[in-house]
Amino acid sequence: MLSKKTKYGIKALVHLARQEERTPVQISTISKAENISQKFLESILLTLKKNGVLGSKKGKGGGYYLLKEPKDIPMTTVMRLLEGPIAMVPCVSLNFYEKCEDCPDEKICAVNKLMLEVRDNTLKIFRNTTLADLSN
Amino acid sequence: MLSKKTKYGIKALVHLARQEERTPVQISTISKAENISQKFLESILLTLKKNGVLGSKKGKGGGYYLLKEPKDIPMTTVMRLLEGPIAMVPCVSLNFYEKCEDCPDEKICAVNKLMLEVRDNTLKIFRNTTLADLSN
DNA sequence: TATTACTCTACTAAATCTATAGGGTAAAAG
DNA sequence: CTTTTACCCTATAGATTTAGTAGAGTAATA
Repeated sequence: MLSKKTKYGIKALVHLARQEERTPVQISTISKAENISQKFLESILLTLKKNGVLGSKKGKGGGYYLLKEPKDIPMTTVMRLLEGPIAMVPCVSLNFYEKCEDCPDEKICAVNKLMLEVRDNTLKIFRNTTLADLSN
Repeated sequence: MLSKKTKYGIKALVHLARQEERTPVQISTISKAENISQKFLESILLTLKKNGVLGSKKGKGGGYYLLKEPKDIPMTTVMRLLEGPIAMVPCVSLNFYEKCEDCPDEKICAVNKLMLEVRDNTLKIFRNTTLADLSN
């Protein structure tokens, strides 16, 4: 299941990408437009900012804005920041690899085999889909 | 994340598929071989039985066995029974569809668009992968 | 200098996961 | 008829995650 955090994050990013100009947009504006709890959205935008996806401006006329062009923001970045690993099992994760305790040998493991294929395909989609693709 | 329930279920099914003969295998045997808590495994095999994947035999020489050939058991069946929806979001689920409360129009929704593509790809893999494929 | 908006910490209510523990019942084989 | 094993049910519980809420603090801009 996709968490609401990620869902809201994507919606907010798309909202920003759909802006004509790259002027800052207030949290409250996005929150109302996308039906997201303002405080929750605040924490989401903050992690996106800390990780170089968004910039922010304080004071009057402040808000959040994209730091890169939508076409240069792949969904892998967004998913990893908000949702965490893309793989369904840690033993097939690229960025969050962990060995299974219960599994004697990954090369023989059926679950590993299956989930590796799923990860490869999902990763391909996230890599090839940018914020620009979702904003049309 | 894949739940342990599903993970254990797949491992147990593969264990059964790898048997030379289709004679019943005891829960305790599978539990030991695959490092799975016996009671937990019991409940997993029970749901697989209730849904037509496994058969069981009581008493001495009893246990669980596959009701179909491994090549006739696609992973879609197993995933849906144990893990639930294959889609990451209910609004793109085939078997567990639900409308999002916060979303005014699915056709415009970026999350919907992205997750629909992911679901299509994942589904294709699960449909084309059978228990036989995992048992080699 | 007042307003607006971002920053940060802490807390919480509810749900889900992953079991564990233990009871009893039913069927099949020897 | 006795043993074995599956079936079925309830209750408990620690850990983690989710989806927020509350409130105080800080910084920039008009």
